[in-house]
Amino acid sequence: MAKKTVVRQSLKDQVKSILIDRMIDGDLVPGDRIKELQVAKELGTSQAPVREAIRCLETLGYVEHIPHVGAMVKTFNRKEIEEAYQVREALEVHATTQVNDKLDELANELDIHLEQMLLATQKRNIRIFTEADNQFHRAIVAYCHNDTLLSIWESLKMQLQVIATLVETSVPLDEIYSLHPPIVEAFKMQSQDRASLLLQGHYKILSGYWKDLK
Amino acid sequence: MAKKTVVRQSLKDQVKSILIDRMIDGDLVPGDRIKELQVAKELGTSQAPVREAIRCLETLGYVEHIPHVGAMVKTFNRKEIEEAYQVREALEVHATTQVNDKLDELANELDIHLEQMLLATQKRNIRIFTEADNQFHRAIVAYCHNDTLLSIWESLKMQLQVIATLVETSVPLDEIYSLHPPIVEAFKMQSQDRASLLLQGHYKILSGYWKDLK
DNA sequence: AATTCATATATTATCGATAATCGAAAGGTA
DNA sequence: TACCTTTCGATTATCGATAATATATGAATT
Repeated sequence: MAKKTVVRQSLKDQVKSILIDRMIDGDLVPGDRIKELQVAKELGTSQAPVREAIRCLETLGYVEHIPHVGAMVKTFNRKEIEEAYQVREALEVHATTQVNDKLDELANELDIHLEQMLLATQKRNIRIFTEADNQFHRAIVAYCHNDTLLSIWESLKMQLQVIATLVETSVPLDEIYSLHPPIVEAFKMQSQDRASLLLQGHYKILSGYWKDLK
Repeated sequence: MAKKTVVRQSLKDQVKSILIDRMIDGDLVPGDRIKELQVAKELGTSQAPVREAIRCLETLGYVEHIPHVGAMVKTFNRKEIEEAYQVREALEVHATTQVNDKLDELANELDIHLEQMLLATQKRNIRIFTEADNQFHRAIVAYCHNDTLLSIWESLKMQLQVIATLVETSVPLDEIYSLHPPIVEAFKMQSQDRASLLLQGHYKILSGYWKDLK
């Protein structure tokens, strides 16, 4: 029996979802302006809920807002992306060193994501690859059971943008893929230190990719 | 000639500042409700700016908000505080390993904060001590020049709460102080690895304090 | 006594309208 | 032409009022 609940979602939340969907679908791309009254008119609401939704997207880092001027879909520059990856590295390395119990349970989950990544590599499907890659790294973070850490990690998900970046830079998927299996192996050997080092190497190589092309 | 600019701050921002001040001053303590219309009346504005300010404080983690019910000043439980410190550790350790140039410039700045901490220790002034301690750690993060990292670190500032926690647990200031000078020494010796290890030790000891009392 | 239901009250959520502000375009002056 | 000022249109920021919702209160029912 499917658990169905009545739709009781604030207008703000609905507007937010709709705007996010538009970004995912590419109807809203970085640089596009989001005008409060225009969106309100389109969706049949007043300005207030739209305003709140935009403010929310702003704190999520999806849009940029200038007082008295307006909001636009955020464009990440190289520096910001590099910085975000640095933070991801810091968080993931820390998580790796903290995970103590259930190392093989983690390894098993990672194996699943690994498989997805491999499949995506063969199919040259960047979207699926990115998704699997995200889940791989998220699993590591999740397994140290620190909700604060996890939510901060998730706040860095610039997946939307990252997809574009990967495409743009044409980083070879198989090379990225190959960075991951050793990490899983390290976990299987109960060697967090090794896993941690491999993770750092992973990010070092990654950052090498876009250093090259500019 | 003092550079004076006209006060051109949105009502939202003013309300936000006022509410934060109230928290710092202890007029608003964890658990207190914040009612939109009440605050609006007190400050002579309408509901809208207050609402936005509260939403902002919510994303900053200062208040908790339940739909259709209201907002209250957030109460951090032990778990959340421990988690936040874990993240701080991760970020600071990473920053430490990244700082490369101007290691002695950093060390000099740290020395200044060290002095403040020592003074506060002698005067038994927890407030000043906490402030200096924060600046010490902030400096380390700031010196790796990663704005994203820094802003995330700052988002973890639970100073308000931490002061209360320190008082509550009666952690001896001089013991906490003593954890810091070796870190500065390590930086002076150009040894980030050592500094990094000392930092980790610092946090290990800190977490030991509240593990003891519960 | 416990449970359900209806009502009342307090508060947020949303609305429509107005004020404040910004940026671009138009006009004037050297 | 270059620069400064003014005007105007577009958009956000704020307002006051109303609708929607959740919790508390108390009566009715078993």
